[in-house]
Amino acid sequence: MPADRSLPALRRRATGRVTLSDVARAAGVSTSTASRALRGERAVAPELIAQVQTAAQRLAYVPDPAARALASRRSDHVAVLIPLLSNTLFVDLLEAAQKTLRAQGYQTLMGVTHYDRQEEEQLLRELLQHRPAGLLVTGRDHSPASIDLMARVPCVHLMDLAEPGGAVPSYSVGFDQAEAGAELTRHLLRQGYRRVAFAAAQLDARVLQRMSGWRSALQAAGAYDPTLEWLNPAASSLALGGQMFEQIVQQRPAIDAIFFCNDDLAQGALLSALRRGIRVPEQVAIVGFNDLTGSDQTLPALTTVRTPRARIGEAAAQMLLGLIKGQQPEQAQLDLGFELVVRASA
Amino acid sequence: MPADRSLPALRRRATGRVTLSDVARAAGVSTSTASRALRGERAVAPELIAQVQTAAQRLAYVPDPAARALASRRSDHVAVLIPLLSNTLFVDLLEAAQKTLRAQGYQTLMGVTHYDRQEEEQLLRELLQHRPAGLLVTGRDHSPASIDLMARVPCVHLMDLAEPGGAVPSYSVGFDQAEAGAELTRHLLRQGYRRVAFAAAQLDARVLQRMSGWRSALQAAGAYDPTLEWLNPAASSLALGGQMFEQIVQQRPAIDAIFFCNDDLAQGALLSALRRGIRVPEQVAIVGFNDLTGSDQTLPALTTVRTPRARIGEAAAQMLLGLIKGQQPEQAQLDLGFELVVRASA
DNA sequence: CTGTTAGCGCTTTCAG
DNA sequence: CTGAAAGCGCTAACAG
Repeated sequence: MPADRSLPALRRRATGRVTLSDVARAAGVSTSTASRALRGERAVAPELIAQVQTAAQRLAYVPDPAARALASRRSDHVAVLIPLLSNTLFVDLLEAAQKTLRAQGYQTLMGVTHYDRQEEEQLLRELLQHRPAGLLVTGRDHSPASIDLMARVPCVHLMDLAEPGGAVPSYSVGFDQAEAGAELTRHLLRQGYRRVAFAAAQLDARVLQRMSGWRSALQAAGAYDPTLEWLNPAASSLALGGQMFEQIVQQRPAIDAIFFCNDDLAQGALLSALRRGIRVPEQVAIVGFNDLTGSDQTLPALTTVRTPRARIGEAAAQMLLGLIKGQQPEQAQLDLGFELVVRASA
Repeated sequence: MPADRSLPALRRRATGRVTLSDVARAAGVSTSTASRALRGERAVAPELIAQVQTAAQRLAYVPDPAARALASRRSDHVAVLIPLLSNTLFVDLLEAAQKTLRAQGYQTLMGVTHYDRQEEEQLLRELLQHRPAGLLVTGRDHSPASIDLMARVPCVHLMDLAEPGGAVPSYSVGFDQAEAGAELTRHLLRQGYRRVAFAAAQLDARVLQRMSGWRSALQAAGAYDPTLEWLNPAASSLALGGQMFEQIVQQRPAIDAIFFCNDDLAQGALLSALRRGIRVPEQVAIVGFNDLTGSDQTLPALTTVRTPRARIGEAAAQMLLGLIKGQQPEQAQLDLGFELVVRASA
């Protein structure tokens, strides 16, 4: 039986953890000073800071994020919402953001919306419970409730610059999808292709913007024909690209070029062309979008638009970090541009 | 100027948040009863449970994870460590695990180790600060310190079943990589290919296991030749697959088939073969591993081994969830098998 | 089965 | 510039 029961009335739940007050005691200061010293909050004497830091180091003090979150009503989490994990594009975004955030001591909570406004809203509710310090959201298509929820925390939008309605002022990092689509189309026109089809799947807002770019470029050249649009709401994939290609070729042989809204579709089309002995770009030119992995390896190598996904993820995270600290970003809408990559397929 | 200052001494930090005690008051019970009722902890009268739930609903009560974590010393986080985000394999794992975890109210904290033991250790330290309820870790190659850290929380290993040393008893969900490698090699042998090369990149533990399966199958057939191994420590990619293929073909024309350790390499090789006019499988057969997206679209379609990544992610999450609840899994090592997918390339 | 009462570990007023 | 003390919102002993 235990001999030492000097404090029988005390119900302790001591966890053995080294706490801030341990550090404070060791450094000979109060917990508040220790807290301030450790967080680098100014208004603490330099020597005290040193003492506290030494003590913390010696005791191997590890702050408790839960306690901190509870007391300060702000966690070190940042929620990142993306539509899909099965699209490299979004994974690249996530990876870059996560890396940047982690370097500043923030934990990423990821949410996958599956392009579903309801799911996004639900996710937002769940994630907001954790009182994230900030939010990174893909796109601009949200339910009204989601928009309300997002307004509660510093928030930066990824990919799309302008909001559709232009209502709420907000922050974003991305590039001009419509302009990129137009630029790519103009390249095709310059190469002498006139009958340029647009083939798309998934049909999210960005795809639609690219389409409008394609349309305006063709209209400007007097080459627009509405029957050149091939839209398929299904998820984008290599296989679907192949199918769409075969369909287009079968039904409309009088086509010079096809602008696929995403590289995976274009890659699938290229494979299908190979299989059916259709020569690219001689019989039909093909271009894609995003410059995903493998697009430089296809046969022929794919002409496409390189989009700065990693830089977007990083810059958005950086902007958010600034916002969290209360800084105003230099530009609310950061345009990172894009790059036409001309290879052999068009 | 504010007229009502009845409680000047009280320094409130009221957040406006609906708290558990609001719910308890509304339901006419104590906070502990409310807490128990809401968490479905038994030993609460059914009618009280109903009252509490109604009150919670009416007040739109949202529990605070930070407060809960602080009080219970256990958060609703689960940390998931994967080597890379640039490999579909791991993203599939992550996605499946995350989905399963979220359905049970757990938040996923992801960590990317970049195949680096030090980075994994560091990540583990960071993530463990959050007192995760559990851990999902890819592979079995960890630093001693990491192993210690992992022992502090319920933990399930993904992909690799057995631990190298066989020391610590532990939980895992995966399949037998060596057997899969052997099986694929035997298929090649059955098709009449004798000189079967093994080409690998990345060289992680799993790749090496596949290689040992390849070796033993060849040895059993008396067809093993150590000069048939082509190892490249670089990261796996389509482009690298192409390069390796060209190298192999150039230096060792007397080869019947090549077993690439991963589909992306094999896909690159196929493209390269196409480019150089080398017929597959007539001149050289090619097989890959994992059945990644696109492998059914290549020319010719790729023969490979389908690995149950999504099921692994899900089952591992499920096992972890059980462990967290204190349940003992039926099997500590869950083997989910694999499937030979014979297509046209071999 | 239910309520009381201490905390969990930290930040933040408020005074000094 | 520093310290005391009051919580943040919840769970967990303990006693009834």
